Amino acid sequence: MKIGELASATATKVETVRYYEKIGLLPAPARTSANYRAYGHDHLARLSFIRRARDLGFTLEAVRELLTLSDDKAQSCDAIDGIARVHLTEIDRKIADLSALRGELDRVIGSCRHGTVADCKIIETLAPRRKDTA
Amino acid sequence: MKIGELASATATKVETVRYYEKIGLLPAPARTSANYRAYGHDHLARLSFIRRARDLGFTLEAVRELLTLSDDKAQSCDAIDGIARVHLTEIDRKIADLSALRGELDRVIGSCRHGTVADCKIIETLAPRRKDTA
DNA sequence: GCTTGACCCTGTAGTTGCTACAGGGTGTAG
DNA sequence: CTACACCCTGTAGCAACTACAGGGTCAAGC
Repeated sequence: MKIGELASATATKVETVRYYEKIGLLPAPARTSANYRAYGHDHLARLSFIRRARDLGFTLEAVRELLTLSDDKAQSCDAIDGIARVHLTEIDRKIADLSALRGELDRVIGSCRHGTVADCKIIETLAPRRKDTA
Repeated sequence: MKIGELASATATKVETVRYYEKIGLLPAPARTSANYRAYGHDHLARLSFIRRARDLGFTLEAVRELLTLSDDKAQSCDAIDGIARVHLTEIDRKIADLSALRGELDRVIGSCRHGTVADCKIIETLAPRRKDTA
């Protein structure tokens, strides 16, 4: 299959497929006589894997590691489990951070009295300590 | 004050301060005879504002807009409120996305039976449809 | 048989928000 | 006077793509 077909089969942009090849995540495929990339099942499977992992928020480095690990079928699954768990912890931290931030922003917005900018509580909250300019 | 003092007063790195100047977020200050940047109260206030807004997750573009709006003291506060509300909506969306992703990842991890990679449910989940290679 | 348009190629530069040098100059304390 | 901390400019790097520019290829339709 050509790059465009592979791309649309995996909801990826053509440029991204080439990018994955450039960084060594997707092996370079054979070429047609017209120098077009010709992909097979393996490429489709591997790119599907990459995209799914990316959708789950794994970094490209993590994906690379998962791919390496998944190639050694006899090895224990624990390393893979470990990567996934570390990632889960990171997601939990991000959610916590965003929730805290949301609360604070909500408080800031709640203070808006819809007057002029001079009285704007949002601006005041963002720029504390304006008195020392006087 | 010198750039290092301004930076430590706002928990910013020196390079970041220069970066803000380069992109026009922080006005270029006067220089000493040794060509050192010399900052005053206004710079400190403005940089504090920028950092606080950044901490709340506003993009630099949003910060730029907030700064412009906050300069016109007679204007209505509603535009500022609007930017903050749009940002809040974005944060809510991110939290929802991350939570969905967390659930899915948790499910994937829960399927791990700690066997070999060949039987790994995590890898299987990530790479669906392996049967068509047979 | 020739044009049109969709696709493919390479290579480079842009995005966001910094951060990290390299390769210099300045100021001050001992 | 010699360290050393600080300052300067300019450029390149990070993640993970995305978007060109400037070409080549191929199938369909007239």
